[in-house]
Amino acid sequence: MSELTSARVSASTRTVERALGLLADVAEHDARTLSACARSTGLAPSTALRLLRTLETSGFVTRSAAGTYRPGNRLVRLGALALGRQPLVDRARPSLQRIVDHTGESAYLVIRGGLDTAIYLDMVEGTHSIRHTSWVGRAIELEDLAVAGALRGERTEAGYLAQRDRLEPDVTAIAAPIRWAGGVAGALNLLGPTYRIDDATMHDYGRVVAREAGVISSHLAAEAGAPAHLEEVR
Amino acid sequence: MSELTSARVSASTRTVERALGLLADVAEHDARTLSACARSTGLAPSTALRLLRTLETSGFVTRSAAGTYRPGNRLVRLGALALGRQPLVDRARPSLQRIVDHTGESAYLVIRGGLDTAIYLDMVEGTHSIRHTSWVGRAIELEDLAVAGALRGERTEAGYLAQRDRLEPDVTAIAAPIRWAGGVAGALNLLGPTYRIDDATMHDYGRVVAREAGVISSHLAAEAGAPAHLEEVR
DNA sequence: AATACGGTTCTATTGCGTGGAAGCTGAGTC
DNA sequence: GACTCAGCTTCCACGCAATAGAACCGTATT
Repeated sequence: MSELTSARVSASTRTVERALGLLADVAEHDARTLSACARSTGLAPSTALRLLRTLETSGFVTRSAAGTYRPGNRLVRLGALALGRQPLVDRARPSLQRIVDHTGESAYLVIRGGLDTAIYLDMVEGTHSIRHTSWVGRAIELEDLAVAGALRGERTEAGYLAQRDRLEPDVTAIAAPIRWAGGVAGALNLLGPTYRIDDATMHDYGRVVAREAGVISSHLAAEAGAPAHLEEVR
Repeated sequence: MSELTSARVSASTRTVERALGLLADVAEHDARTLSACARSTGLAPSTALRLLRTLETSGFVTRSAAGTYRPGNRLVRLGALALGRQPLVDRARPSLQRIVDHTGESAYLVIRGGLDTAIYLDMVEGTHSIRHTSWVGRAIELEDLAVAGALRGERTEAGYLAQRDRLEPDVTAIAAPIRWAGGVAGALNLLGPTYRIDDATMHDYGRVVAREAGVISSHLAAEAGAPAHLEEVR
């Protein structure tokens, strides 16, 4: 029965899955070449070409004169639409900005992705010349990162979670959960070079991050309706 | 032979096109129901269901407990990625903010979409209680709108284009082109209710919009590299 | 010149996408 | 409760169209 179900479970069209895989591949690696797409998705070049052409005529990818593929206007548009439907982005922007104003480090808005992933949804870039570069759109495995704890709603009594050199060496992360109706809507996450953040400043920054996460939380609480991406909870 | 060529011309997989159509449909109308998707895309319900399931297992759409479809995490993620690759978004944000600070009206960043469409990429929302509501992600036909002229690089000697009650009644639009290397990278667009914008304020706002477009233009000129979505021009 | 590699076109094969039919559920109506 | 209707779902036989390999071309690389 196991194989029967596993065969049955598919309920999914191979062609479309492959095309979506290609779309993701192009979106993740800018200026991708056909053969690179074919290799990384495990498709025959001719198949990849045909599917990419389909994506191209549909406007989801563009092909430059050099022959490389990049995200197309249609994807950008749908992305803007989907992001516009994420109410957290608007709510969090001022807080991200205030964190940057206070700390000079890059500040991110993070939400849950699948089961064990987090998505970096938005950022305000830090002002130091050495700073964390953009991770917007990146998805990471949660594992036991600071931001993972925050997304699970954990907090120290200080209101934030911090971790040094965990995800990447020399990067210190400070995270705090954005709460909503008993659940967690997302998290704020500050990322900066470890050498610039000693224990005292870490605590200082942590309090700022925690405070801003609290600000957003109370905004959410004051509003009717649920953040779209939490709807399924009800 | 006519049917032979028309069959040949496709060079495009029907299945994928249909799936992408469904994806766009879901992204455009939030909380879409299966039958609505099937109807608006002209698919048999069973076909639409199977394709939507594929999109669902791939994470491009989510299905709520109520059975309605909405943009999934994967789409949000790819959207954030694609938008992050649009250098204009970062560059334009401060200008949009300054326009809103000065005018109180909603300000948009617009880029060319396909041949005759424009995409509302980003916005900063106005502060008046009656204001233009979000169009982020929306695509419009260019026709002879103010923003269309701006995207073609047209300018009056005052540096901006304005139009009353054209796209929608009671909406006044003020637009100015963001120039780059002899081409047009995009446009800034202010939208507000006509009753609040008489000729004098229109001119005042127009100067602000034109100035900010100029600021972005000179930033672009000062940088190496091209905005990604203009690459094909070279 | 020789080689290798990426891109493209073409085509026979058959895998699989398709849509109609038929159950199923739940909501609305009398 | 009985009836109806609409939306959702499953199933399946049919036949279209997606597939991958072979062959060809243009372009770097040595």
